Amino acid sequence: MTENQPKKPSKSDRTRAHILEAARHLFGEHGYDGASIRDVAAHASIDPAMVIRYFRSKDELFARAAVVDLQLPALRVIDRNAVGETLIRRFLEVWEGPASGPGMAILLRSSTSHEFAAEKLREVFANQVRPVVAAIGNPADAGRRAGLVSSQLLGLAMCRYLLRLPPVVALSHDDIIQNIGPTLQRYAMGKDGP
Amino acid sequence: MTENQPKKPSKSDRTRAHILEAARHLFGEHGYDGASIRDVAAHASIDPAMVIRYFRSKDELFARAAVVDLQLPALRVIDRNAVGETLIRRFLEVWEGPASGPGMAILLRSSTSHEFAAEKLREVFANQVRPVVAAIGNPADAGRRAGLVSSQLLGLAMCRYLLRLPPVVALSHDDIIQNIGPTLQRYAMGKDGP
DNA sequence: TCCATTTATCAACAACTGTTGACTTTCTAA
DNA sequence: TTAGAAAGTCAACAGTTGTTGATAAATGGA
Repeated sequence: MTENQPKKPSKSDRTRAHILEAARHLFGEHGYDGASIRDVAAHASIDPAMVIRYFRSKDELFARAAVVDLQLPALRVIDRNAVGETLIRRFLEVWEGPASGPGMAILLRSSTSHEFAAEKLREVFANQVRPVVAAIGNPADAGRRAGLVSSQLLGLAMCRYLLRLPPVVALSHDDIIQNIGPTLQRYAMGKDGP
Repeated sequence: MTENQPKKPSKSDRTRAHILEAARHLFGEHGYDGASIRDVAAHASIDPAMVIRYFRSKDELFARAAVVDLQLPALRVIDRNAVGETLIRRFLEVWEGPASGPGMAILLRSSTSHEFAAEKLREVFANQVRPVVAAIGNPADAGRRAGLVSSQLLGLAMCRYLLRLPPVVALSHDDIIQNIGPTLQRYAMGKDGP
């Protein structure tokens, strides 16, 4: 009953979008605690009260801002030898591509001190990463393999985008693909030895 | 002039230690923003004013609490084929052993939203991880190799100890050593192919 | 014992936080 | 044009934060 709105380019929707955009930017840059409602309002050139009026609370605003869709490709159909390369290429698109927003940065940056963000990030793992990895190899192993894959990818994201560790920032895309790719390949396929 | 105090088991030193212990525990569990001075004082069964009296400010308290000494072994002397295993074993000691405190947890948890903690963590990388990796392989490569090693280790720490991703928490020490070890070996030695 | 230094407590400050209600402006439809 | 809803502004609330100064209790050597 609240879902069908075929035509509505209304004025308010634009400011609502402005607020959400400012919130995503600031949450992604400074985390949940570091970005106040007043900061968001200032970035959206609007009164702080409007932020609450459009989104009921800061928690709800964060919940709307912390939406992530990794759009991982189905690994079943591609070459089994290119699993690692496929994953790391998609990773770079998610974090550096123009299409994907700062969703992952929002979650990762806030997850260390905000339990809701941590739970959301665990859900991304369970609903988006795990199934993709489970599609290859034996399903009983899926959690372990997906966990290993995530440990490498989240670590790379931490070092390169949040912590900004100079040597990791300096890595070229090719460097990353050639070094991290084989690791992901081994983790995702579940092989122990070299 | 302020360094030589041969005998001083004074009463105040004990409460100072209590405060620091409480601070390390709470900073490691909730991060810089999530742990207030009043929380620290309550955990140390003392008045909040005492926390400021002993350490001049919250920032200084955090600086005292966020001290990390990884005590990594010199990789030059050990078997070059066991570099990865040596690193991951030391990692497990640092994070789960009884001797090492929550130092790394403090830094990692706060680094996402507290610039000082991020800088401290980068210093740990530059002063403790990088030199150890530089001791093997050619030095020109050291930053890149140490960066790759750190990306895997920090990612594992994130998933297992901060985010507490269930499949990563469930990994046994042997599982971790057998899977992460070879990755670190490859990163640290600077080999591309399998 | 007594006095001086250390150790600890208390109340309060200013700044910031999320959130709210009353009010004013702007837009839209009859 | 005008009534009414929508959109936005303002000031203030209650709570928490780091920090400080005055004051009380405890300690320890003479």
